Amino acid sequence: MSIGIQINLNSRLYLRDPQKTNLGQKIIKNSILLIDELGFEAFTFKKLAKVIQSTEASVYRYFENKHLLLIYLVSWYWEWLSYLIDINTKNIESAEKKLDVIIEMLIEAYAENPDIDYVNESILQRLVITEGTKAYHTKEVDKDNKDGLFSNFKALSERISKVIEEVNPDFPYPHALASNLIDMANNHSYYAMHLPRLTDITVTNENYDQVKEMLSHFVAKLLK
Amino acid sequence: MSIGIQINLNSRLYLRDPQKTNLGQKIIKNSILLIDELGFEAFTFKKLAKVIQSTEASVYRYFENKHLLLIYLVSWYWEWLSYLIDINTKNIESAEKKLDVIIEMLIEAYAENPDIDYVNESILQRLVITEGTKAYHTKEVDKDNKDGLFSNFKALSERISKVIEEVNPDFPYPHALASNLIDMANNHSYYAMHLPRLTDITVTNENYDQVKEMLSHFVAKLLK
DNA sequence: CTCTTATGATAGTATTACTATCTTTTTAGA
DNA sequence: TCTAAAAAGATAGTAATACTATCATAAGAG
Repeated sequence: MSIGIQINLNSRLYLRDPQKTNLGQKIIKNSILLIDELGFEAFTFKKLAKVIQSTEASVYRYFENKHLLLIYLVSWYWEWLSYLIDINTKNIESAEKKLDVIIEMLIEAYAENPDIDYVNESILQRLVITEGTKAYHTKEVDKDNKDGLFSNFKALSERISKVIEEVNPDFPYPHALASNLIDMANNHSYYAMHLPRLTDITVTNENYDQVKEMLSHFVAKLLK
Repeated sequence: MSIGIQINLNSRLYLRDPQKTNLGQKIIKNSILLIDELGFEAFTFKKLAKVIQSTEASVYRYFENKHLLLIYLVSWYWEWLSYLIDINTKNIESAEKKLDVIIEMLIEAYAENPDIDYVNESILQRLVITEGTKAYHTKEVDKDNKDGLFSNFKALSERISKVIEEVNPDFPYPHALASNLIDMANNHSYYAMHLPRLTDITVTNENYDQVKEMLSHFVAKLLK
C-alpha cells in the first residue's frame, strides 16, 4: 500500500489512528459505504463490525462513538479538498482563476483520483453532502470546536476567503461567502436530487456543471 | 384559549392533531423546550412524557416517532413565517421593499408576538436554526417529500422566489437564491454563535442586525 | 345518562450504545 | 529467534431507546 498524500487529522477524533492499521482502514472504508447505504441514524458500530467481520469492541477501540467517526470522515473530506485546491491552484497567478478552480473542486472533488485505496471519494462526497452538517449541529458543538474538531473545515473556509479577498479586497463578507460557497455546493446538489423546487439547477448523470455555473455567477456578481 | 391564526399542517405529520387537544398542545410546547435543551439526538418521548406528566404511549398516539415530530415543529415555523411575511408585505407595492421585509422576517420572526400560547417562537426559531435541516437530511427524504411533508418549506421558498423574480425578472436563479436566503439566515446566525470563523458577522444580545445587513447586501448585488 | 374517545398504567421486546474482561493473534525489537 | 507488548477477537453484561400491546379509567358530546 503506497500513500501519496498524508491526510492529517486532529488526534482527538480517534482513540487509535485508523489510517495506520489494516483494521482501521477497513473501518474507514466500510463506514463510508455503510453510512451512505443506511444513513447516519441507522448506522451502528455493530452493523459495521459485521460487515468487516470484526467485533463491536474492536471498532470502539478506534472511535469513541459514531459521532466522532462522522466528524473524522467529514474532516477527511475537507482536508482532501484542501489538498486538491492546493495542487490545482499552485501555478495560477490570477485570483479570479484560483476561485474558478476552487468552485470546480468543491463540486467535482469526487472525480479526482488519489492513491488512497481505503476511501471512495465519490461516495464520501455524497456522504458529506447528505450528513456533513450533522457533524456540528449538536449540543457538543462548542466543546468539540474548542477541541479543534472542526479545524479542517475552518481552514478550508479560511483559505477560500483569502482568495475572495484577493479578488476584491473591498468585499465586506469574505468568510461568509467562503462558507456559503461550500454550503451551496453541497445543498444545491442535494436539492437538485431530492427537493428540486428549492433550486433552479438540475443534475443529470452525475453532471454537476449547472451547480458550478451558478456558483460562478453568484461570485461574479458579488465580487464585481 | 383563543387562536388568532390557524397553522395548517399536513395531516400525515401526526396521528392525532396536537393543536386540538390539551395534551397535544402540551406535547408541542414542551417538545420545543426539551429539544432545545437536550438537542434532538438526546430528546426522547419518554423524557417528554415525564416533563408533561403523561406517558410515552400517549405521546406516541400523537406522533409516530420523534422524526415526524421534528418535521411538524419545523413546518410549524415555516408556516408561521409565511403568515408573518403575508401580513407584513400586504400593502407594500415595491418588490424591493417586500424583499426587505422578508429578510427582516427571516431573522426577526422570533420577535413577533402571536397569540398562540403553546409555541414559544423565539425558542422554536433557535430549534430550527440548530436542528432544522435534520428534517430532510435522512434516508426517507424522497418518501417524505412525496407525502408532502416539506410542502411548507417549499411554499415559503416559492413565495420568496416570486418576489425575487419581481425585483429582477432576468435573474436566472430565483429559487436557489430564495432557499439560500433562508439557509444563510439560519446558518450564519448559528456560525456567529458557535463557529464565528465561518462568517463575518457578530450577534450580541440577540441582535441580529448584521445578518440582515449581510443578506440585504447579497441580494442587492445579485439582483442589480 | 351513556357511549365514545382520550388518556393512563403497565408490561414487554428488539435494538442501541456502550463497558468490561479475558484469550488469542500479530508484530516489533533485543 | 525469542519475547513481550500491543492489537484484535470472543463473550458477556447493562442501561437506555424506540417502540407495540393491552386493559382500565376518565372526560366529554349527544
